[in-house]
Amino acid sequence: MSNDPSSNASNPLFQLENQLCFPLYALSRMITKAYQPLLLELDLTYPQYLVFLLLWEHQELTVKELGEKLFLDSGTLTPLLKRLEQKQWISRRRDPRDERSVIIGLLPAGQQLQARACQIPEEIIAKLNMPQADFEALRLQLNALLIQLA
Amino acid sequence: MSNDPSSNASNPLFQLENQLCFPLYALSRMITKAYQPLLLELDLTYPQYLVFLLLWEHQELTVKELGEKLFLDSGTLTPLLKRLEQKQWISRRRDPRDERSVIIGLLPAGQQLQARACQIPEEIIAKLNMPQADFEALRLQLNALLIQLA
DNA sequence: TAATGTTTAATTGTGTGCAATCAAATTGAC
DNA sequence: GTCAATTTGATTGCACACAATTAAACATTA
Repeated sequence: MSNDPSSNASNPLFQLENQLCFPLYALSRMITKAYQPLLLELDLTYPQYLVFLLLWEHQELTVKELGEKLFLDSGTLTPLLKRLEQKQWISRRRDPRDERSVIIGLLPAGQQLQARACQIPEEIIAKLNMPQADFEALRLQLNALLIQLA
Repeated sequence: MSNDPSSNASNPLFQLENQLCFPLYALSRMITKAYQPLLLELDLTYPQYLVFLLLWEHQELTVKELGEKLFLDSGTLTPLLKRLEQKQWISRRRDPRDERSVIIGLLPAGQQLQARACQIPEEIIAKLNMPQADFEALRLQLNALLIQLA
């Protein structure tokens, strides 16, 4: 009854499994959820964790640089960074050489978070339980696509 | 100066490019953004579009079934579905045989949306500009991982 | 049938994402 | 130097996501 031949319901391109976007969307949320219990111990959300990965590596970055690396704009980053500033984990100050820029720096408490976070990557890999080769192959493909589309 | 040997900043597992989660997270948002201008013409968001993909195929689904297929809970779906109901695109009614369930059905305007949406899959593939073989390979890998983790 | 437990949506609260707009600072052409 | 254009963050408003709680309906079992 529901198979009206004039409808595109049976168009295979319309089925979730045949799209690239849906598994990407669903997997992204599932993996973020896999991080959640580990990050809860650090009182961090997943996007906040990404900001710290960058700050632990670079010590200081402007909002613009964070946005470029994470593909996020200031409408997302500003409130997120203000929450981290309130916890005294990061500092926010204008660049004296260009007052339009805001430099984000690590405060001691934020620096110390790293010690507690350092096991997370291994724990996630263990949790996902993927063969190392599959993990690597997928990672390379996704990174290549990311760079191509960026 | 920033290379304190006691820090894990140089731990390669801590770098964005070496993680699986980050490209997944960034790609998911980038591809959703690629849909946005196409969906704007239909006055749909990306998650709303996913709901319609399922409804066009199945005509009727409960909130629970939608949630299982999309990996979303009622806290996300209920307000989304109420917005679609307000536009008279879908109907929401209790299942008389089990009053706990809410059945989501297509209204005529929602059914007709499909005609305008049917070119979207092809347009997205064209927009992403990926070789068909790469697209297929990645799709299969992501779906396999999704099923494994679900 | 009465008590208990389970299933299902809805609600509430917090935190992203992102488009659109605004405002301040800087840069460039003249 | 001055005006216009550009850069950069901040703000606002809307729509997810999701944890946690609540409430109603159903199922089970004594």
